[in-house]
Amino acid sequence: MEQTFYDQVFEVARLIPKGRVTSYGAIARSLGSAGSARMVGYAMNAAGTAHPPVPAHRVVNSSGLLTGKFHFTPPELMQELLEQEGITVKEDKIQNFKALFWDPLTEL
DNA sequence: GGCCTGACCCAAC
DNA sequence: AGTTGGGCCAGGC
Repeated sequence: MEQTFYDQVFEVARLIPKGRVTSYGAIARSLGSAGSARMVGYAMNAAGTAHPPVPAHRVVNSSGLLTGKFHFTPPELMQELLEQEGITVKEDKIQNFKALFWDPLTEL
């Protein structure tokens, strides 16, 4: 079972605790592929087709901005899911992002 | 087998 | 302090 970079990203994304968020770069670094943050986001592109489903809504950019919200269906779903977990989102930005930030390198 | 794309990040101006 | 540009890796056609 050679799990590709995508699968590794999915695993880490699934490990994100409820009510917490992480960044693409953090996941990329945790996988040892620092610098390929783009790949992480691209991998999330298949998150909707991944099994089990990946909580991509818990993954944002380093600024706490919901960059990929436009890729959700509907786009507002991402913010809705985050709010459901107790996360405050305003203007597509996670409030208190630093406190809610979950670093796979530190927490894992 | 080669070229293009992509939900990003960081450094420099 | 805000904006611009380049770099990075892997998948798809």
